[in-house]
Amino acid sequence: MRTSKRRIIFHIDMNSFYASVEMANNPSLKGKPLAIAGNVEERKGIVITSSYEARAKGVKTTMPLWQAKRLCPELIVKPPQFELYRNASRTIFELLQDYSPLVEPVSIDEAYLDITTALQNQEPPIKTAQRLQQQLKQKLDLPCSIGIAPNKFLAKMASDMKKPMGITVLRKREIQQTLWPLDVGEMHGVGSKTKEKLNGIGIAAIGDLARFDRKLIKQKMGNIGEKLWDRANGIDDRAVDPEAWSDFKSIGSSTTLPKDIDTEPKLNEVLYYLAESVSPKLRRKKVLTQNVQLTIRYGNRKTITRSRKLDNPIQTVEELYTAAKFLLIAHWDGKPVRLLGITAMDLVQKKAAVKQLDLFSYQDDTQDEKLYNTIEKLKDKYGDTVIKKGHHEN
DNA sequence: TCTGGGGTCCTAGGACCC
DNA sequence: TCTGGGGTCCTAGGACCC
Repeated sequence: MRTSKRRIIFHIDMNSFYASVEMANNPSLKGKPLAIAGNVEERKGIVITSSYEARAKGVKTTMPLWQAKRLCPELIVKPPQFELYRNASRTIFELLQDYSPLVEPVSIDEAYLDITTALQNQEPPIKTAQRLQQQLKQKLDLPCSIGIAPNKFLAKMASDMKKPMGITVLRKREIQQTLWPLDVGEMHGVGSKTKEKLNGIGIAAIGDLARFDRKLIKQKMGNIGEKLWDRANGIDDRAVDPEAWSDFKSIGSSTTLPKDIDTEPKLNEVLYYLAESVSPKLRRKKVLTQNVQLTIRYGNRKTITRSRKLDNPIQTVEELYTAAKFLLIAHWDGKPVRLLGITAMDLVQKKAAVKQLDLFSYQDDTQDEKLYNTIEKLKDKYGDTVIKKGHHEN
């Protein structure tokens, strides 16, 4: 759905969400430097989120914990409690529904809200935003920033401008003043690689991009360049889509191992554990997968993905494990592994899947045969030993 | 002393078909 | 004699976001 009608879009961004939820849950943490981080002993000790008090000392997301503690020795560190955050998130989105049915959650702590029609000129948008912000603070004890703009991109940029507990209105006629002076790397959608590229053609600020020749930027940067040019000029007609959240594309699970592993039986154990994690997620969402992807990150951090389309949709632990194991046998080069992951892609609704299963069940043999042929080829390539290791548990 | 885990979207090349 | 072009599917990788 596209619209040329003038719209009023909110972007709601919860401030340091995980840390704030912890504080709401345990008020004695308030006002203290707090970091949510994984286990150092298991090499997962990096900062996931930190409170503003910690940020003031230079603590940043993805920073190794030892580094964070060096910057902020009094840092309080808590392991993540994702159930807690998910519950808070659910409550927030429910509350947003009261303001407009057009709520599009974009992550656990962020949402777009189209309040164009919901507002009906009853009150100025900024008043609505203030009510919303106050309600989230009072009911859940959680701070947020809100951006108000005529489209998603500008609303997103606006919510970033005042933190925590800010409300920012960004009108299109104001972008030269407020948006264009910002570094182009601040743009949503511009990461380090794109920033480098843009800098390389003389674009440093968002305004430089906005004033660049549109044809030329397409020539130099491809489609992404054109899209960014539009955004920089305040053009973005993407609709707020409440359904976007429900049609997810993939479900996965991965883990960085406490130590690098270089034996196949141990890797298989990890795969089984991952399959046990992915399978219930599929079941809960009532979907099956027709394409399983294995992720291997080696000790040197080189990461590869290998996937295979399946003839029949699958869901159980054993099925996922088997599919992942074959991918491992086929593609693991024997070097130490740092991380393993299984991702279920090409998801199909269970109802549709059952129909397909009936239709194609005769292909069961074909699939087994294909796997058998793969193994034979691998034997030719690597000899017997690699293959035998893969069957240790049979 | 480094760098998690959950995702989305886009691109590009090769296979295959007409 | 030796050469086409379009479309779709599949796989792998990269960039980005929270």
